[in-house]
Amino acid sequence: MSQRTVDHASAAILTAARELLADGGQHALTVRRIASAAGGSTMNVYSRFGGKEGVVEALLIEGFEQLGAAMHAVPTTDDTIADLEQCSRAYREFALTHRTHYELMFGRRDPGYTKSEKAMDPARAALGMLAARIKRAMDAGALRISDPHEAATVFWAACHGPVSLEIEAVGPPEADWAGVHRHLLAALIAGLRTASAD
Amino acid sequence: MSQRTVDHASAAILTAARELLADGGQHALTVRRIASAAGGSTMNVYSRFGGKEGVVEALLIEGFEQLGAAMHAVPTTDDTIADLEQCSRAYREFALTHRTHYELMFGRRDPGYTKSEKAMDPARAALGMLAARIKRAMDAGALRISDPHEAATVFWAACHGPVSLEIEAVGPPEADWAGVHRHLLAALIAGLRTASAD
DNA sequence: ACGCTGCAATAACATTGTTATCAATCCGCG
DNA sequence: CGCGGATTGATAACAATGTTATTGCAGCGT
Repeated sequence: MSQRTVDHASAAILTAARELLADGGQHALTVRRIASAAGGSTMNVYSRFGGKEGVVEALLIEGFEQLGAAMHAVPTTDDTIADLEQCSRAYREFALTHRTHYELMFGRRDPGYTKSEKAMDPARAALGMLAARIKRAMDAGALRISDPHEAATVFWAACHGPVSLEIEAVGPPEADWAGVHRHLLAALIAGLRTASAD
Repeated sequence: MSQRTVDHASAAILTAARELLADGGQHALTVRRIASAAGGSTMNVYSRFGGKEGVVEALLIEGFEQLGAAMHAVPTTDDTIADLEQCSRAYREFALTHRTHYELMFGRRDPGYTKSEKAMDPARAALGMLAARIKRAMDAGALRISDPHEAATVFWAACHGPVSLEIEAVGPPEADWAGVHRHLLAALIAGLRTASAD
């Protein structure tokens, strides 16, 4: 039973942390609250995750996996450009649906905590999937040929820019962020069609 | 002397906070450290700035003013498009030169701290200046006519996207972020030239 | 059955933001 | 010129945080 109990306790901690983050934002993620919500004690968090950062990293991995899955769920059709637009919409929708999670993934976590390589793996996978879709569009003649991986990074940055400003509430609140997102993506795709990338 | 002392003490606190932020990042900004570096005691921070958030807000205002000034310093020439590209380069340069400051401005500050309106004024001013430059390009026929203010927001988001990913170290570190920045801006401008914004 | 091992819960510690207490200093007025 | 009140700044106290140490308890082997 010990093994199942370990798994169960870890899962409880993780779901507690997930809910805490979703409900109260990043600053509600305290070790004591996580442990108490999970029904255990603070030591559980340290023995199983090595501290708060371990839990955060697990949530990070979850987040990037979900983000990748959301874009992966977009059906692949003959209209490769429309597929990309759908991906950008899925990106924005994920970010707005999981605002606090997105903040955790892309905002600064205070200490000198450098994201581990393992946490970046799902992010890389999502980027690779975007690159594949972009390559498809290039092969189909819908986009000008260039490095798909770099184009995917540009695509990601184009999605992240408006979403980040919207979530961090930097710009004027009355801004039409959906419109900004749409316009930037439209301009990017138009640019990728015609302009040289270099 | 009291008035001059007040000003001097406030300035000392601010410069101490500025250096602490620049050197040690956001988590080095503690009230005790600020006060001690400023030569006073913690109460100074509270009597003069109302707490840590007051200092942070002052730094925020400074940051947005500097960012606006950096883009404002770009000379206005006949090549309106090149001017915009220079602005985007100034944006990126400011962000990379003042990484921790940029994080503070655009990352999440943990508590429920909502940026005050006053802190957003310089940001709005910088946005307005961008809009004016974009309108100039539209009037000169270099860009397709659309709402300059919204186009400026899109421009800002296009600058923020790559810079934010680079600073937060989300993507692969080996990515050519300068290239990504350049490509996104080039594509955006190409899109603004030809594509309809809607 | 007894002792050992390992895990978990409680308590302790350092550091943070914040507030309260207290002393000193400075200004106004007699 | 001297003294009282108010303001200001420094020290100390408080709550909350991440982390570590200590303690107790359960289970298992011999």
